[in-house]
Amino acid sequence: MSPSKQPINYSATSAPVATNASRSARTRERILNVSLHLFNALGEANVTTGHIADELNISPGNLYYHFRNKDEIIHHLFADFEKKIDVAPGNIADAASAMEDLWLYLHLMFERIWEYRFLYRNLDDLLARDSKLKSHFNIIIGHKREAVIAMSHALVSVKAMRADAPEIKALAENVLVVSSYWLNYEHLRVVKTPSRLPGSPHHEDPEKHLTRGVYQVMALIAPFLEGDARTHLNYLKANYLE
Amino acid sequence: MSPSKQPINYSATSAPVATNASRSARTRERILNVSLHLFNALGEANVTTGHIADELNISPGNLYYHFRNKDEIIHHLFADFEKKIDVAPGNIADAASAMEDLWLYLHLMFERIWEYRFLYRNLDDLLARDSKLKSHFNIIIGHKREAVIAMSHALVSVKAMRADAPEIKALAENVLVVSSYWLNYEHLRVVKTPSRLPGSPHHEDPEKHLTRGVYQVMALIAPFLEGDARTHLNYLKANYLE
DNA sequence: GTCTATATAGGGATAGAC
DNA sequence: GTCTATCCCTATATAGAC
Repeated sequence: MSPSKQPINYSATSAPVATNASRSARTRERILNVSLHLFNALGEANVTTGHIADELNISPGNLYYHFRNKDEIIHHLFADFEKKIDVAPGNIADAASAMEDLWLYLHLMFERIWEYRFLYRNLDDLLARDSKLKSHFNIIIGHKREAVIAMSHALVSVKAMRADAPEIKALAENVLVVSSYWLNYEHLRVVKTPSRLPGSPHHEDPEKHLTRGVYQVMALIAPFLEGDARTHLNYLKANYLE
Repeated sequence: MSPSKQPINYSATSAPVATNASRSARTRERILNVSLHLFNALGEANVTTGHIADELNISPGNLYYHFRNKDEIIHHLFADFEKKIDVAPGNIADAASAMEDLWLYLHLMFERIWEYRFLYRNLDDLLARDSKLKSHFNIIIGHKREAVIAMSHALVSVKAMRADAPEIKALAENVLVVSSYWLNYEHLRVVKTPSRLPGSPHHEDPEKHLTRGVYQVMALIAPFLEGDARTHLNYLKANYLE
């Protein structure tokens, strides 16, 4: 609640130069960075422009000099997310390396979602408020769906997977649901730490959540696999069982 | 946006009696009913006590005579949900009837979640705001998890399913994720109807969403099934393919 | 670019008359 | 039980000085 006396350095650049122009650019960046942190930590709806300004020790007026309104901040953060999330998994070579690639790809996706997890926490309100965001998000989802379907068919064609088209379609939807909502689901269980020293960082241990998410998605795919792919996947999964 | 001139009759009782006592009880019920409708339609965060009072053509003061605050309304709705959702699936007899039972059980669950879907739309904020709600929700989830695990082991013991303990555990988590978030996920795609006549009911066609949800959950379970159970499940699924 | 001060609006909630 | 009137608080956003 009370603003930290020694705020965390949210600036992305490590060697700031003190010209006015660069200071402006830095403030703009700092607003985006601290907004992302606060949105993720507290939920976008619970973070006011005042909180953001407080955390940066700047005035609300200054914040509104850099951004017309709160939605514009969200828009910029979403655009960053969209750029980072839009990568496709590699093509299938052999079954074993396909599983390794898939594992790494999923981990990369979960890292991005974690980085912008505030978007997923109340997707519904966020997208309802802004139809542009909604259509962009649907495009992202569409790409992911196609990627899963293409990968599955590729695995089928090299006899690493056995599944017909309807099964693959249903699998793809389930992969998207679990990927999109796993972090939310895990968060339901988290009990809030009762007290925290001002200025101390949040201990969230993200890596654990990400790995569990990857594991759950792999568990969706595993039962359709055959031969080497299945063996190799089980090997990968075994390393991550608690 | 503009309040309907001929509001929908949200009262649960069909033959109201005009005594003061029963009128009070009816108003209380009507507040709960209209709150549920508005929360589901617009999202709890977007519905004010003023909206609720408007829709019922009562004063804000009157609303606050019946409920201390908005959270108390939410609490009552949650309690109703908790009562309705807490049923367990039947025991396993033979493989074929087990699939039928499972299908019906899932449909029942999705009906309840649909009825109180506002709870799931921003679960995170709702549970963060109120730790009592959070612990109750975790109890519900825990029961469901146990039910899925018990059912799976029962299916394994009658040779209708092949899966080891870690697979069953992962399956149970995925069943919960997909069940909890399927309606949210589908809603992401819905394009808002541009205009709606005041007072006209929302056309959401719930049945379609529920059936698709059940289908997706069955698709999670299907690859682990064997013999009659698998055959019968495929038969059930085939009837619901679009 | 940044600040202080302030306008504006909306929502939650209460007091007191009827 | 219900209404009207109102208070209070918080959040967004702007104006104008520095």
